[in-house]
Amino acid sequence: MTETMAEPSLAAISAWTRLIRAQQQTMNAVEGELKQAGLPPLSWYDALLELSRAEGGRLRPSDLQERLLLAQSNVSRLIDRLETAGFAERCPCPGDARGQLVAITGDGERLRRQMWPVYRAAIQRHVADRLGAEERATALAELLGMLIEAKGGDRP
Amino acid sequence: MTETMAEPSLAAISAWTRLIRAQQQTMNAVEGELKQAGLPPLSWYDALLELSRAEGGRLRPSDLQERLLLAQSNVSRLIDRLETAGFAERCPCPGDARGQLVAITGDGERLRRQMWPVYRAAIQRHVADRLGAEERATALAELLGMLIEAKGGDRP
DNA sequence: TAAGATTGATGTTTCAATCTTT
DNA sequence: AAAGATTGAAACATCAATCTTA
Repeated sequence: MTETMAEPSLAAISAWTRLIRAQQQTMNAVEGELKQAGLPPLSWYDALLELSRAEGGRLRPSDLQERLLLAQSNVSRLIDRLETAGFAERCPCPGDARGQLVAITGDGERLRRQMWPVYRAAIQRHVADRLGAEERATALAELLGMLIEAKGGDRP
Repeated sequence: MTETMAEPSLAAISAWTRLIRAQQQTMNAVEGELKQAGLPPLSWYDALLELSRAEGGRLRPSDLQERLLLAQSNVSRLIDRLETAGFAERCPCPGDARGQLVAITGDGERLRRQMWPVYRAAIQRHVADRLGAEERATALAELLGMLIEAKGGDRP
């Protein structure tokens, strides 16, 4: 008995290639606007937001890792950079001496708030405006949701 | 007169975050399957495909750059790697001695053909299967198209 | 001077190995 | 041994400077 494997339709292939390209282009555009405003990259914002939302403004690296979908070593080095820049700091973790706690600093929170308007405007320009009617954004979000392994929320 | 800038709706923000996440997850999954099959990364496939489709199997680096949406230096180094691995080669460009021509080799074409079934199966598994009905793939491709600055086709 | 392309320096990501505590 | 986290080395990306020919 031969195993047969369905082939992706042209529509599926088109969805795939456009997913890659749309992400590439919008990401480049948004990162470009941040840079042009003299602000750090989106990955910093993402990390700062997760810390900011967390209880007490602190998370363990492994929790940050889950939320950001980054490799462990990657998170470790992102924290390094944030810490060097003064936007986060590591503290010992009470109750589990293996672990660390990463806390957002006052400067970190200020930076996050400063980045958001620029980020928001970029989303408006490169996503919302292009899609036009809001129903299309809703439909797109719905379809993209089907590609995602259930995880976390939707806040930018 | 104050300039007002529309804010992105929740739907638009959700579309944005899911675009990033869906790309990240499907890309990781697809790259993972290639690696697991002992094959090189998708960027190699992309370049080999463009060369393969081109007249005479050859393109100038700047044309490759346009099609792949990569930075110039990035393309230059991708060609380096392909050339080192024997899948492409540089030759002088007749008629414009500043330029180069990059040609896919026999091994390069064989590699491309070997990668496609693995790549195709990954698209099926991580995109087509998840979307289910083909109309959804069509709808997704349509919406993503609105985010893309008109460029090139849809072949993977 | 501008176009086509490469290179050096620097920063980031990735992989495997390591270190510490449970 | 396994969990939490970091580190060294190598691959890759990015930015500005460079080189060559048009």
